[in-house]
Amino acid sequence: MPELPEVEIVCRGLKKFILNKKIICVESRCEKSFIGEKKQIEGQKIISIDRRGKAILINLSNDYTLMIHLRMTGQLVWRGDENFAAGHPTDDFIGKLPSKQTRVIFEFTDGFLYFNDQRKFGFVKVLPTEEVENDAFIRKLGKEPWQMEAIEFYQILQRHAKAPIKAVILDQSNIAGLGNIYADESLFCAKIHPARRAGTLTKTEARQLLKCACDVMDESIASGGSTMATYVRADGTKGDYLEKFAQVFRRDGQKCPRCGTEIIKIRLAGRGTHLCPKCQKESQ
DNA sequence: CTAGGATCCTGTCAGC
DNA sequence: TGCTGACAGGATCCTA
Repeated sequence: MPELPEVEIVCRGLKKFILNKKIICVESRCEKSFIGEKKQIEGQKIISIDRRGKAILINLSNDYTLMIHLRMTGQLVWRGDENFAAGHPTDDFIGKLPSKQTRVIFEFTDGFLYFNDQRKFGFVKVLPTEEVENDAFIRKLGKEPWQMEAIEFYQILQRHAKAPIKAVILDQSNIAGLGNIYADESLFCAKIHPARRAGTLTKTEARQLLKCACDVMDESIASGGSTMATYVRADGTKGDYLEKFAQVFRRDGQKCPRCGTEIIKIRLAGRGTHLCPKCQKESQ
C-alpha cells in the first residue's frame, strides 16, 4: 500500500475536499470492503480527519468514525469541481469512475469520494468513535519514527534481536508507518543490510536508521507522495514518482547513486528487497 | 513471548 | 496466441 507518506497526503486531500461536509449517501459495491452500517454515516457531517500510522480516521458528527485502511492497493479519489487522488497509483487516479475496482462510493452535495481497491485487502469500517482506541490494529500500533527516542528504538531492536532488521521495521507494532518502499530506502540511507539481525545493530546505527526513516518519509511527503499530480508527466505519459524519489526501490540492475555498484534485489521477510551490496554490508 | 510462513484477492508480466 | 507461475507500496493468522 500506500505507506505513511501516501496516507498523509490522502488525509491532507480529504481535509481540503470533504471536511465539514455532509455525506449524503453511501454505496458499497463489495461486501468485504465495507464493514458496518451505512445508516450510521449517511446524513452525518465530517468534523475532523486524523491519521494513525497508515490508518485514516474520519470522525463524524454523531460520534461515529469511519476508519479506512488502504492496505496494498487502496486509493481515494475525489471528483468534484476540482479532482484529487492519492494512494496506490493506477489509471483510476485519472480515469472514469466508478470503475471495476471501485468498492465504496460516498456521495456529497458537491462531489463523490471513491474508495478503489484492486485486491480488496483494504477496507472502510464504521465504528463508534470511543471504540477506535480499542481497535486491534490501533491498539497495537507503535510510535511513529518522529515520536520515538533513539534509545527506545534500540531497545525494540534488542527485543527482536534474532529477526532481520527489515522485518522488525516493517512490523507496525514496533514502529508505525514504514512499508516495503520506505523500509528499503531507510536501510539504504543508513547503510544497513536488510538481513542484518536486529540485535547486531549498534546504538549509533539504530539512531541513524531512525533518523533516516524520518528523513525519507519527510522527503516523500514534501514531494507529494504518489498522487494524481505525480502520476501523469507534463507530456501526458505516465510518470512514476519513484523514478525521482527512490534510491534503491525497484532499481535493481541500476547503479547505486552513492557508489555506482549495481543494486540487487533479494527476497526477505516475504518481500522483494532492494539494496546496494557494497554500501550495505551484511557483516561488519 | 518471538520468528517465519501461508493467506486473503485481483491483475500483470516474464517465460515457455 | 495461450498458459503458468511469480509477484505485488499490507497485515493477520497459524505453527513451532
